[in-house]
Amino acid sequence: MPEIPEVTAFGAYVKNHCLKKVITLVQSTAPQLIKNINLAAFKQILVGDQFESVSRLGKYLVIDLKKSKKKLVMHFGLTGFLTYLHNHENVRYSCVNFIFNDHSELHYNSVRKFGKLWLIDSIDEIKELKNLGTDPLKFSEKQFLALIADNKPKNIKVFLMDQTIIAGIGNEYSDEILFQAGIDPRRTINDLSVAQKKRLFKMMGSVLNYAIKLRMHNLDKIPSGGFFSQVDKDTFKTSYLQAHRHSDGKCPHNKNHELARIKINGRTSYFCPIDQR
DNA sequence: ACGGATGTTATTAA
DNA sequence: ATTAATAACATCCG
Repeated sequence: MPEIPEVTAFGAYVKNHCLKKVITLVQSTAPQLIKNINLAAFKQILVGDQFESVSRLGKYLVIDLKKSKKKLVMHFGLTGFLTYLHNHENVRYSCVNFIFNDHSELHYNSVRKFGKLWLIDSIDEIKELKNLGTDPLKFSEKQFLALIADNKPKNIKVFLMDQTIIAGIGNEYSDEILFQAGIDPRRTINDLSVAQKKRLFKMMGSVLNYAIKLRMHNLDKIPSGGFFSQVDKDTFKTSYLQAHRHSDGKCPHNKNHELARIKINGRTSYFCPIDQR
């Protein structure tokens, strides 16, 4: 699920714990996740180097390295997350482990191993990064309306999740944004009124900012066996769809409204057929 | 036991 | 030219 709020939190987590420490060892039990370089070269560049700064591009985390001036890029796929430890322990689902000179460690973990890592000189080396759309938190309403003004029958949920248009929104947050905006996920962009588009823009910002606040507040509660979803029930307001995205889920606005579950673009989508039109 | 799962891409179809 | 549908990637969970 790592979308903008989660990747933002992962970035802050790395910043809090890992900057300026010298990497002494890199281990990997799943080197196939490292995409543009072999494991030996990956290790050779990283060992002796330091994480200098951290930023986020869409769902990608970018870590600038001090000595080599290269960038360590991480994408978390479906199930990726990070764990920082002060001493060595076995970490379930660990794929790549960065060990620092104070014996602390940063693990990149993934259950289903759909994530990717790169070590590059420039983001232009990764096609998906180069083609990334605008960050939804940096949009002005005017820019958003211009993008969505397109007179195409493109599905609205597919639009929100299209990384080349808007960078960083995935299945869960697109459902949440559409729910908060009261828009049926089966609608197409040419079919929405200007008022609906404006509401969508507003909710996109407020949903993401609210989720970022929650994630940042729970940085060190990243569960060792999974990731954020395990704490979602307790952290998200019940007026959010997030806590109700399961079979038998009820609309947070009205318990008599059963949530519908359909596939859009191959992805499971939950919505309230009564409140979302 | 088998279907489904939070992401992305390539391929094929419409 | 565009959009939609499907499979593939690897693995765990209910």
